[in-house]
Amino acid sequence: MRTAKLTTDGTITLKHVAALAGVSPITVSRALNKPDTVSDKLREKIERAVEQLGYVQNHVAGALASAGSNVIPVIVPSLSNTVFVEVVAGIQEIAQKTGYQLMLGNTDYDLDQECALVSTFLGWSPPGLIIAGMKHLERTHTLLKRYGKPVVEVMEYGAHPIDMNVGLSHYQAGEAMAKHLIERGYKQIVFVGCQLTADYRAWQRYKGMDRVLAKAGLTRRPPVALEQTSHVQVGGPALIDVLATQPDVDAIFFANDDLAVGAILRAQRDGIAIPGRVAIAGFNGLGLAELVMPALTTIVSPRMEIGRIAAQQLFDRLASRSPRRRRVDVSFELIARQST
Amino acid sequence: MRTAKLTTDGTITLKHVAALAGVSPITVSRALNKPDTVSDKLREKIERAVEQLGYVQNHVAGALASAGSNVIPVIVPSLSNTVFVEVVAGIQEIAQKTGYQLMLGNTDYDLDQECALVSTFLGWSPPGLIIAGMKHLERTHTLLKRYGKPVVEVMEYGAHPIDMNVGLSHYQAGEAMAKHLIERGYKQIVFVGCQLTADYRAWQRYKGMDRVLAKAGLTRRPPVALEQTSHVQVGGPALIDVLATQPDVDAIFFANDDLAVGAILRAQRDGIAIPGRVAIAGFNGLGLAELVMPALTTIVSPRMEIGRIAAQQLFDRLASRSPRRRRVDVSFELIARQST
DNA sequence: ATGAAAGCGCTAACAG
DNA sequence: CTGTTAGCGCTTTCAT
Repeated sequence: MRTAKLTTDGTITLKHVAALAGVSPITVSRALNKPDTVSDKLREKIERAVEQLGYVQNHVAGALASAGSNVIPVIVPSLSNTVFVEVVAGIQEIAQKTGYQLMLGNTDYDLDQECALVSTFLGWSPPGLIIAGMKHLERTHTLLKRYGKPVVEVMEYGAHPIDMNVGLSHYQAGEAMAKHLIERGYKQIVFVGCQLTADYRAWQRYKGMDRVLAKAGLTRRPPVALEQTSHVQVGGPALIDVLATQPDVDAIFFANDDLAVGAILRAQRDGIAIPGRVAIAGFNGLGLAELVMPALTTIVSPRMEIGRIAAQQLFDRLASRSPRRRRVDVSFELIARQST
Repeated sequence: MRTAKLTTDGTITLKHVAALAGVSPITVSRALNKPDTVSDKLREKIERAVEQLGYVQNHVAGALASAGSNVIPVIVPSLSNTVFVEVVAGIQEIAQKTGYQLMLGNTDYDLDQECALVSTFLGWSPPGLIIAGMKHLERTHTLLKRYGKPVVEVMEYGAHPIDMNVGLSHYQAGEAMAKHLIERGYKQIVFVGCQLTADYRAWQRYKGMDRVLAKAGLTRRPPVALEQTSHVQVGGPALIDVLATQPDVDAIFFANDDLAVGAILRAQRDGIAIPGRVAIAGFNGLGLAELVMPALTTIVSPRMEIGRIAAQQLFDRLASRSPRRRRVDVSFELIARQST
């Protein structure tokens, strides 16, 4: 009732502003959207009218009439994982500065859900879209291709982006860590991660590691794939479990720093020598990694930077400046500390 | 050029689907939005047409015609702070399940920015809105009131919500921690936080603590307000600094667990006895808090739950079920561990 | 620099 | 259960 009344007669539209200012609606529209195309006198009058009526622009109508909005969908697989949040934060930073809004979608690592989200989001006539990952359903691909506007795939760096791509090679990251561990003399290396089927980037790191192990002629162990969602709490029990079931293991490459930090903290508590009894490595480069004892060897990925670059690429294209490069490998840095 | 072409003639609309299915556009609309109001036969035919043409609903047009969208704006002061992200995740969980989309805004702890965001977001005719905090500009208040649809203010629990409110009293949380510290015999207690002017909830915790200190006749110290953004990295240096400049301090109440964990990790490294030399307490109840040594005394706030409840309240109202309560105090739990 | 007319794609309201 | 008519509030032409 109340809402109905509001939308029926309470709403203040361009017309009302126009009437009060004594101009035509289109002039008000211009004054609001392209201020310099309207004379100072009228603009001031209009601004006063807007203020007086408390007019709020209806972006829905605007988007329909101009067949485009300033809302950028951002699709990520999870919000419980810091990593994606940081990417979103990076995008946000640039987007908000440039006057764009973000619409947030969460796939829960489910490609069908992802496809549904893409479809819904495209219905909002966004000027572009940012999506985590390069592995999508065929249908998602088709939707995005046909859509024909800038799309940035982030997190991974891969060969055949739909449009633009900003990320790093997780496969190479895995290789790098394996090489590092081998250099330090470890021979019985195992990969531990959570939900490895869904989190295929972690899987890629495993594969990278596995390849190096194979080439070096070292024991190739199947990855330890935990069912739970990745949490700092999970690392400790995982460490204990690996040590019990595979006592000959001398190094663990955890899928991420949360797990690795959890393991180190537990080792400390239980008096397990790191790296004496077993070496521990992580991935991400969280701030925490350098604070624990021993400090954690890890691979730093520039998450927020990925977000910033992705957004920048997108906006460059929207401003019809062509982006620097269609594909950006932000790379990574292995930081060797005391835990290995 | 390419995009222009796409939007000019490449776009597939309801009409096209209707034509192909041999029905009127409104029937297609109904088949898509209220499937049970259309006969099975037609619905199937329509679905096939949709599939065949790869039709994507235009939500902008839908929202304009029906004067309402299913996009819920969520406004938070920061994305770098886990706490808000968890609330957003909670909201997301419920929203996505219910078929709503989130539009994310970040105020950077700036009330003017907040007002601008509210104004923009209202232009998208959202059915409701969720915003962190209860401290807004007068103008923001007016906008939200006049808007007349469900609004949920989250994080704090306060006396005069615009509409609905889900959160906890940070003042009481501060009191609780002060009482705990006093009970354990600490007498020289100081509060340490980052950006205390912007993060007024942390300030409220300080005030709560200060009040209890005053009542107990203990030394009241000004809070240590650090300039940097709150990070686990900041905790260590802060600890060292406090110990150097206020050597008589015997307990530190950090504004959050990140800082407190950073301090504990540093203490461990430097051989500072916790709680022997100084006791340390935090706020939030991060998973990490129980893993460090000594385990951290902290106050657990149900962040994700706040998000879930807020979303639930909102959707209850949208379904014209009136929400259970207009104001929900989710409360908090003090967990005393070894660090105090 | 300003205005008039037309329509974006969809759905509310009513009719059948 | 299905269709017709009208219009959401704005912006895009195209004039002036």
